[in-house]
Amino acid sequence: MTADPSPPGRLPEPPMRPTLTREYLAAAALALIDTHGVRKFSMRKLGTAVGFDPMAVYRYYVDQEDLFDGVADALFTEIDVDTLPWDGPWQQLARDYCLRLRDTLLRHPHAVQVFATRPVRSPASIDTGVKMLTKLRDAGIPLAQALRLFRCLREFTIGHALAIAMTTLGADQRSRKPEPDSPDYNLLAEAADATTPDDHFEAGLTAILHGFEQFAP
Amino acid sequence: MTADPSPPGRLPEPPMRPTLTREYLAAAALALIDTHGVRKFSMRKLGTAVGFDPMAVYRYYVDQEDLFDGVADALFTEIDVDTLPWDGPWQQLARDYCLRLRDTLLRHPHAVQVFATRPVRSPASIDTGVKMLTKLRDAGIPLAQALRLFRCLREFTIGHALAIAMTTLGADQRSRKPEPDSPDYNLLAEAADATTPDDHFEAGLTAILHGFEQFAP
DNA sequence: TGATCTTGTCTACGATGTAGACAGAGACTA
DNA sequence: TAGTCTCTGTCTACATCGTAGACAAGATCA
Repeated sequence: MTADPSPPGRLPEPPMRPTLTREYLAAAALALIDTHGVRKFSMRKLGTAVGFDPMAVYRYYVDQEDLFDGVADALFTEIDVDTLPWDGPWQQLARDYCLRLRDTLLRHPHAVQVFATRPVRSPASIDTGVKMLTKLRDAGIPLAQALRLFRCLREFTIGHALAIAMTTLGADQRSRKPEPDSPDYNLLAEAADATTPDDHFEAGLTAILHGFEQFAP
Repeated sequence: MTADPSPPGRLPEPPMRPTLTREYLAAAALALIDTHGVRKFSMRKLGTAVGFDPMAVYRYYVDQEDLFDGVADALFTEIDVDTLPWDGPWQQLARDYCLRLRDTLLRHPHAVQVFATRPVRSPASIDTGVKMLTKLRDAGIPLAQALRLFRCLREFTIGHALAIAMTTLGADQRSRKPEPDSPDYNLLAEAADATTPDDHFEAGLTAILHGFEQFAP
């Protein structure tokens, strides 16, 4: 095996490597977190994973905190809020928003906590908030109530996604659900057998939406 | 300044130092997290903070993960579920449980994420779950619906506490709310002025409880 | 008494977050 | 065109971290 031959006078295809950008790094960080978990993630591994110097990341993010903000942004972008049914009834819009948010987060169980543990501050998510509030206000809901509804939905959805993600990730680790004939079989286990881990989400959503319907005559 | 003199024949009061226990270490860890944040916490600092060898903690907890489970347990204990109104109507019980949980978590803003990012597995919290389900079932709610309600409430409450904690902690850092006469003053800011950061919690709770009332005839 | 267990100490290793100096390439300016 | 500046990636360095493992002194038990 000799060095790969190339026509004389023409340089061989240089190995393509992407220019680093904040977005690319955030996406790569998300991928890394997806496969190995946040706990195993490190700034150096990210730099190495994208084929650069371990320290290269610091040219684009001042901090790990800063980078994680970027990861949260990437997750928010993945929700693709633009394709939500903005022209339909507000109930449908709000419900779909929550379902999308949940599905997106659950596609990245290891990253849910990164998203959940920082305040909303990206322009994209603020824009979405404004759009949603506008929609709700135009439907006749007083502005203050609209914000309350929005907050309830977001907190419930994120809390739900976090709980599901943590449960599925920690499942193989410790405590197993007791079998029906075991002495430890309690009400909780019995109830768990009569539900799925997430079929309460729809019920909760409906309840919250219904609770605020009194404000939209 | 000479060595401290003490009556001959009697040993000087030895500096009292507590025997280490899992509970004591968990409480100390919680205190450290409260004052400096999870990010700054370390196993070694905990050992040092309680006046022992930096490595001493590993005699009681195999892992940082394990220790954080302990911290979550300590938080759950602080809820003091035994003094909840177990004999009153289920709505009152469920509501009070959520309020207690929220208040407890918000007393430890830095630790909320430790609690929120692990599945429920402590015997104490399972017992509480069983007690709560029993209560709901005895009130006539079908078991499966009772579990759904319980999950909705827990996820909403934890999601809420997490959101509030993250917002108050990140508040002084970056983005400030735009002033009413600034060009950036948008619907969101206007709505935020008409609410408090947490007055939607009661509304959400009520909505969820009301949504499940159909099952308790 | 001697053996074993418990509990705290100490050392050691590889990894981590981050600061700061450095270097090459391209863009801009005189 | 020569010189300078800026942008981006590289490299070294440092304090700290999580954790493994050997060790030792006291408590417990035979």
